[in-house]
Amino acid sequence: MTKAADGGLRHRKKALMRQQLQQHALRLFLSQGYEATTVEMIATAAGVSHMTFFRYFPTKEDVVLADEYDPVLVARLAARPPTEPIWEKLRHAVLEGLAPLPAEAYAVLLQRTRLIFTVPALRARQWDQQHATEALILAALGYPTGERTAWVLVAAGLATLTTALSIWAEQDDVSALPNIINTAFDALLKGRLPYE
Amino acid sequence: MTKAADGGLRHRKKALMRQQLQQHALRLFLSQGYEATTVEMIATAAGVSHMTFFRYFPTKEDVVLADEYDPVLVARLAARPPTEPIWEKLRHAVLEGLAPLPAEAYAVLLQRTRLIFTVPALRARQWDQQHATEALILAALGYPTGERTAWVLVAAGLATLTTALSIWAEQDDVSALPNIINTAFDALLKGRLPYE
DNA sequence: CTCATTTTTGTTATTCACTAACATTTGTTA
DNA sequence: TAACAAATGTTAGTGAATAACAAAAATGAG
Repeated sequence: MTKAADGGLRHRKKALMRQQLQQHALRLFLSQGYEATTVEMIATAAGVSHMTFFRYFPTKEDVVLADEYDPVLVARLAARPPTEPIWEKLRHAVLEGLAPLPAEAYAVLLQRTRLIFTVPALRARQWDQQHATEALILAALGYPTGERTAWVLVAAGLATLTTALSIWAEQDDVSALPNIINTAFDALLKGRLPYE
Repeated sequence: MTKAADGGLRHRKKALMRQQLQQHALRLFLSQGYEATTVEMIATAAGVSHMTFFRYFPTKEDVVLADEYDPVLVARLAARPPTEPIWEKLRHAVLEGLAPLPAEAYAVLLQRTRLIFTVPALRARQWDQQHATEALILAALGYPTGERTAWVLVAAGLATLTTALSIWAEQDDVSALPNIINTAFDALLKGRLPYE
């Protein structure tokens, strides 16, 4: 039987290669621009052929967009008190997921976020990914897919979150993200501009 | 002086060609699928070369996504009573823009909407376009770009609208759109799931 | 350790979206 | 009808993505 546990050499090499590709890609994108960097260049920088690149990432975009935050968010959401309103669940789940990150991670995340919001191809794919998470979140909250009211609320909540990210990307305080998120959700809850 | 008014033969031919390209594209996409249809095929069907296609539409996606609804929406938004809350302005501006459309237009719009939500490349670009309209809407409402509270509210409102479109695309009543939009905005205004 | 098996990688060729340069046709104006 | 401007065709090229097959590396068994 062929069953190399997680510690197998193969597994380690794969994880390493994936990381290498991502790091070289990000470095090249930031220094020369996204379009000016070909997949060939990234692969060569990582010491492999372009085919290997595409075996790790289905598209050039995915090398930037691949992230591991969704499962964390889902777990946190499910752990929130059931009576809490959706938007509060979302707000706090995100903040809780962000809190344990080391300061350095924020800097990288900000760089990545700026890149994504700057490059049209990345931006478009990012929106699409985000809407794909809607289904995940609805499931995590225990709503059947198709529950329209909950769907609308989750979509609005996610839009708020993205707007917060967008605002974060446009200013220079790396540590401002939690505050921005809170302000954004406060605005959503008031929701009555111009009056009141 | 070269000044062929709107009625010039050139203008008419250009408008016609644009329409031809869009119609053939939509027809081919619906019958054979989006990816299975090449730009070459569309161009040939319209009796031109692929270069001409790209002179009318910058990308293959744009031949589906190009629409003329944004200016209408902006005009309606600006005409709403200033004291009305943002989400109500948005809801009614959209409904007013939709009302004068002939029944046939709805059928076409539904087809197009389904295509967009089905094809990943179109979906992604659509989200991106939508977020681009945020700026337009903010301007139409008289908020300076960067007004964060209004930004959040507009983003949430647009997300609601898109969710309504998504729901519309997944059912079979062509005439249900206004009702779905109303229900979606009602949900947004309640915004307090699970309790209250 | 060695050999057969499985997984991963490289090579090569191909498709398709999209761009650039230049020649050609077609509408417009005098 | 001649001169000009705008739209189109032709051709060649780049780069992302896929497919098919050959080569190399890791794994497990004996």
